[in-house]
Amino acid sequence: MKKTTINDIAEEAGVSKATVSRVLNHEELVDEETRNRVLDIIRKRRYSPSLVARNLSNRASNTIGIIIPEIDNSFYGKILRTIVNITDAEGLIPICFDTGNNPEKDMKSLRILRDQRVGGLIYAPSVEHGGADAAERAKQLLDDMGVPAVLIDRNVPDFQRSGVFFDGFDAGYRATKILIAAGHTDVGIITGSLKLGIARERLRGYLEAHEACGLPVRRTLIFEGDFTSKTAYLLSREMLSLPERPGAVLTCNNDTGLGFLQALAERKLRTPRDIEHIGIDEIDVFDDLRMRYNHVARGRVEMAQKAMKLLTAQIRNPDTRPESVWIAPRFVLDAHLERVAVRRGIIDKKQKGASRL
Amino acid sequence: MKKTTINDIAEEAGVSKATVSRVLNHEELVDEETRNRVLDIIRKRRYSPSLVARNLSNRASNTIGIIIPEIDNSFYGKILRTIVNITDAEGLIPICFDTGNNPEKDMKSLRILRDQRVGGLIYAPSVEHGGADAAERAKQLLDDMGVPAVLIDRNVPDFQRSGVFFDGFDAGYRATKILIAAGHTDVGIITGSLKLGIARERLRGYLEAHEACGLPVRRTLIFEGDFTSKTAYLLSREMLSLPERPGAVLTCNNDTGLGFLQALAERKLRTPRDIEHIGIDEIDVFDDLRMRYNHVARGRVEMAQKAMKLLTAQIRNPDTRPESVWIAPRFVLDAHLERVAVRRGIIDKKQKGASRL
DNA sequence: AAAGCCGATGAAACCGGTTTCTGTAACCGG
DNA sequence: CCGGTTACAGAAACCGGTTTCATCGGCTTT
Repeated sequence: MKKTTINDIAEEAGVSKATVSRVLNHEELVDEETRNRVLDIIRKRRYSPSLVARNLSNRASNTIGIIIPEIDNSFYGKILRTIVNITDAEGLIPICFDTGNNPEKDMKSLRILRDQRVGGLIYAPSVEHGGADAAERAKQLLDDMGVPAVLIDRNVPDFQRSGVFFDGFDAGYRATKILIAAGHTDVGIITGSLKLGIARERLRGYLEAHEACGLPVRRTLIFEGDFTSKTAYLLSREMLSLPERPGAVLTCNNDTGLGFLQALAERKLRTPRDIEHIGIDEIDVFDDLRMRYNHVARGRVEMAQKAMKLLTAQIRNPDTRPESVWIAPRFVLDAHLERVAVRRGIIDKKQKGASRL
Repeated sequence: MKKTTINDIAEEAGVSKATVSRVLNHEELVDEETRNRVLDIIRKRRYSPSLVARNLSNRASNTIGIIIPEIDNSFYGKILRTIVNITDAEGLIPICFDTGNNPEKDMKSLRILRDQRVGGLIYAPSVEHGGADAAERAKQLLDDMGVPAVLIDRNVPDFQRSGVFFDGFDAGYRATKILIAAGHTDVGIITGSLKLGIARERLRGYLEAHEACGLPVRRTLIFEGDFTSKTAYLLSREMLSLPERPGAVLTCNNDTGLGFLQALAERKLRTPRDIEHIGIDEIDVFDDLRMRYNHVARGRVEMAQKAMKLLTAQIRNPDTRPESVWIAPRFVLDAHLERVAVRRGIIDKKQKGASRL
């Protein structure tokens, strides 16, 4: 059961394959009668040309690669879905990989995409985990590929590539300021692994907010986690059983927030009654459940759209200069915190709002 | 900045491209000295052959297509991630599409995968929505492709393809029986769109459980939704304000469960105190939060693994006969319901257990 | 009527690989 | 010294397309 090829069509129509090709690509160049004869046969045989052969011949590529750490994390899931929908509309074909935050899989995925000769790449690197060496190898591969690439969510400064990032510093800074403005002098934080730039940024925001408010930082309230709910849960337990437990807590991503909430429930504590809390990242279920969840939305859809915009621009014009974009945090807060934040000028009305992105 | 090709290597090494190809694929056929010379140049130039050209030449395909309805739904997200990880290990390259439950996108995706000449396909059809006509066109395309395809999660009987499905009838049947066994004569149900086979199956289980228990079905307690949380929420509100509201409710997928819980919270009702509830599908956050959620797990990872197993078997041996597999429901219940269910022999110890799949 | 042009088509080269077929030189046994 | 292997490598065909270039018949143009 071999696939029909352009030769089969040409033969049956009694023309050369050049003519069939022309019917397919430049129909105006072929006589109407011939064209119809060929088209009839194409329809009859249900012929459809191979994109693989076509791409080879055109030295073009209609595929793009997507490398993300965890497809089933709602943050990346949303990003992936958005990207896939856009590629579709752009006539691009998405090939996607999941690294599980393992830098070796970064390499492996990049190699495959290089061999597959994708025309572009959207990439949320986990190579930072592996240290400078892994990052260097990834950069090397990226350069070898010689195709446009747009980083998303996670920055690797040396890469000198376009990127779309969340402004984690600003998020950490203002979230902390809001908590302080709400009267807390003891704000705890559960971060991700500080090997990751995005985790460091958010922590830096937290630290500088203290400084800006003239408040000393309490080192004992800083817990370095790894962005998983399990670790966050364990750290939160620890934090909540401190002799002087914090009056407010900032968690630095969705899973960390969940771990914290679990520890809270275990201790039969409630927020905001017993402890104030702001999380970074939206958590979709809470939305579905219409549950209040003070958080900083990261604009996932916006990030994905912007990334694709940068990528397609670079694909169309390879000379486009790399450009980095930072997506501003959007604060989704309960009435009390929102009032405080707006009054103190930490956020203005535009930046709040729960519209789900 | 053109990519290095096999010709460049051949030229620089002073050999023919046939020799370079042999170095790459059958190194034993080329003299050690020549081989090393070629290999050195390959390394120096960082050459890596084009899989596209290679596939064309071998009339092979190293890609597989994946079509699912909603990447960012945790059910499909998990499935996709599992599949992507397996393809990776198998040396296959995954191309994935999101249909958003729109049959037109089913068609579009299938056409692209056909043109891309994928070597296989994992497919969760949304064409049932579009009626027999859409299903017929999809089947046609699938046949045209002439490659192995494995349906997942959603069955379209006419397709005569391999498939891995959840035993929704059994889930509905036993879940309902458990609720009845717990003493409820008034079990409500919120289904998905009954245009979908999987929704009908689950409802059928509900109905037959009543019959098996000699209990009349109360038509007013059957609410046809569409598997979205929004609709489920609205229906649940309606259900909860019935003069004689049900003592127990079965919801038929994850989002439906969420919608129900939202309505419950709005009415300040709690489960199981005020109303008993079993949902079909796991909801990951509840797991993260260590929150009790009586549900029927669908074994997402198991489904994906099995699907890939069937697919790779068919790819390796195209004569493999289509085979359909039904994954058994796994009940994750609170102590009370579990005791009831086990005592009545509705589930046995093996089928319970909260191990997260 | 010769020159020039145009529209329609086929032949052939090409994309970047793999593989078959062929040729050559070295090696073997008799 | 000869016929037969064998090891190695190049030429050429092929995969399924696109595109350049050449050909040819018919139609203007002068």
